[in-house]
Amino acid sequence: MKRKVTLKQIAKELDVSISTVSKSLRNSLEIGEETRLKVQAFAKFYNYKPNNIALSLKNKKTKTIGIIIPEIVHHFFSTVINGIEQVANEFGYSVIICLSDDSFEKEVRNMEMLANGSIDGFIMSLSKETQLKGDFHHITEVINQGMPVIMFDRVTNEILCDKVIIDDKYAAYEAVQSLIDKGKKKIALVTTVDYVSVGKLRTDGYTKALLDNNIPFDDNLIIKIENIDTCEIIIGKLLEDKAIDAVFAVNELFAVTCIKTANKIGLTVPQDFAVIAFTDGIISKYSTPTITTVSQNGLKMGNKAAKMLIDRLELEETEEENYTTEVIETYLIERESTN
Amino acid sequence: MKRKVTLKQIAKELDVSISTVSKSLRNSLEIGEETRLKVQAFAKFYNYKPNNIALSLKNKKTKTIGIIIPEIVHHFFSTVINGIEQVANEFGYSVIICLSDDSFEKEVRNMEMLANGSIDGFIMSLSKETQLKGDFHHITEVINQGMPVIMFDRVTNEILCDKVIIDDKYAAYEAVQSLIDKGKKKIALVTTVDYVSVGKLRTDGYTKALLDNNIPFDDNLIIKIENIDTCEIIIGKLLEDKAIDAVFAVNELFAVTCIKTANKIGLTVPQDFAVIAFTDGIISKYSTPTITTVSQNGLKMGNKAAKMLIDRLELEETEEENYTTEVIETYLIERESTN
DNA sequence: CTGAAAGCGCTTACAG
DNA sequence: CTGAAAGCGCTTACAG
Repeated sequence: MKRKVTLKQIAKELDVSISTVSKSLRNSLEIGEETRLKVQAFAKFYNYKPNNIALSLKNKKTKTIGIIIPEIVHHFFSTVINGIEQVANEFGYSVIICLSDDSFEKEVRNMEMLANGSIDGFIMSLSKETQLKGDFHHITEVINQGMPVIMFDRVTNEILCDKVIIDDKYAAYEAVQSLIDKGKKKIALVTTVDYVSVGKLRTDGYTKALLDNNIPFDDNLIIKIENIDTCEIIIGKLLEDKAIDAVFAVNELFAVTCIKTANKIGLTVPQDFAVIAFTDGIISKYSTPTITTVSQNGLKMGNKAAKMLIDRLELEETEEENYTTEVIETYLIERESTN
Repeated sequence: MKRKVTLKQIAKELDVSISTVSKSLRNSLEIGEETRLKVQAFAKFYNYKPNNIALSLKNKKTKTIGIIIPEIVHHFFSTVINGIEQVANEFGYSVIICLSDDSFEKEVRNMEMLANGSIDGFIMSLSKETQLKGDFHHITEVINQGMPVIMFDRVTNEILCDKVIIDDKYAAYEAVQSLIDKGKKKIALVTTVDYVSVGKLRTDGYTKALLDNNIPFDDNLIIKIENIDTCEIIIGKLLEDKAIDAVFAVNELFAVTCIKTANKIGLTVPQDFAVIAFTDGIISKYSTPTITTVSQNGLKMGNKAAKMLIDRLELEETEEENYTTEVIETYLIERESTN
């Protein structure tokens, strides 16, 4: 077992000073060619690699990005991570990931842990509980310490920072409009509870589309799912009683549950009613029928968020406070469920 | 913007030495109560938190686990990460994740990057390319430097280290046996190319099950998919020509593709043939019909891998070289596709 | 051309 | 009871 070699050991071995070794390896012209080459050869032989931790301490930057998301077993979030990792990798950054499990306390704890020098900046999406409580002190604190934070998807207006989002309201509007264009009038909405920011916005888009088309708004056609495991009954009731034309679901899990519940009570999609969903994930592509969705380009969101963070990190942190919100475009992916 | 406060600043502010501050905050009895309390109050007020990087350098451990996996947008791998994160979190460790994108070169680069002091140990699953090349020098090197490595799922016999796997061969055997028990005789196998270790093992299990039941082995019933995007044609041909009783697929993507291809040519699952798959992911649960799968308990694998690593890290690294391979049990989850 | 010194933020054995 | 010193592994301004 040959442990990692340090500058000190090389210096001792070669009987020169640590400074000389360090400079030689950084190819400083300060050092005479002979010494330089000798040191380099030796270092190469022993596979010397500078210690990241020492460099971080010295340079006061870690070249590491901290990511805090609600969950990772989730197509959208893992896609975003993939996007972040791509550009992080390109710029020589690592990513360190913490999960909040949609818990406020875990989100706070993880942020504090990472904020103590482990990373240079955050990319995060709020936990449900944080959105419910509306308590963002942990984020403010980190920002006040001079650490940049980029928020994506589940963001809040109460924090001033860079953000990457889609236009949830507009995308929902367009999705519902596309249903109306196909002649659907009795359109149900299957959404989350209101405190989830994106759920709320998508609901707003739905409402506005109905309004603009003079379709009466009917509260009975809206169901707000708190818990995915128990939603089948509520959805079943909706489908049975209301003789609807279409369902607009704010995520693909709700959508596929609608389709499966429909099948159980003898209804077929798209013959009996159409389904359209948010979040173009793996389920939409492989369910039967395949589901028409609003693309929510997670890869691009991740790319963009990482780019924004690295820019802020490397651009001499000049332009403080001039935060931007990047809106990633969305589009409708038409599949079988709206044919 | 109040930057993070350091021991030095507190010491200066309170006009005591850095040592005194450090000791006070660690509640050392060496320091007089008055001073101790004063320092603690001050530190609390300024929200002092020790710098992780400095601690890492000093302690020569980072309390960080490095994870290297082929991809993250993949239900199984993200589940494993979730499992790792759970126990990491419990023991105060962070996880830093690098993706190899199934590329040997990226795997090597990422390992080298993390091995330079950033982490205390690795948990990894091999990239396809690494398995194809059979080049594991980067892993040997890391282990030789005294850094523990835990491999999971896609492992190799050529490296001696702790491993967490399932019994791929046996699980495949059982799955195929269950088909045979249902009277199926003409069972097709949809698998990966051979160099993917788990694909190979599952193929072996399939072969053995046939053999043990005196079912003639027919090479024409086996297709090895190289590329998921172009597999539909090959699968279509298999289904059309061979009049098979059942398909055993080594992952759920292959399984769902079989089902969808079957539908296109007028066949129905499970009426015309049964389908059983490896990897109990999200697709199996939501496809129509739902798919019978071999559970591959990613969460448990992640938990176990993290536990093994942390044990090795914290147990004074006594028992060198005495590596274990943990086999996580699997079971069949019966769903509609084999009814 | 080479090296001693200071410093990044911390801990701890040792002096006083 | 308190503090100066050494050290983790590195870099760099400064002396010689």
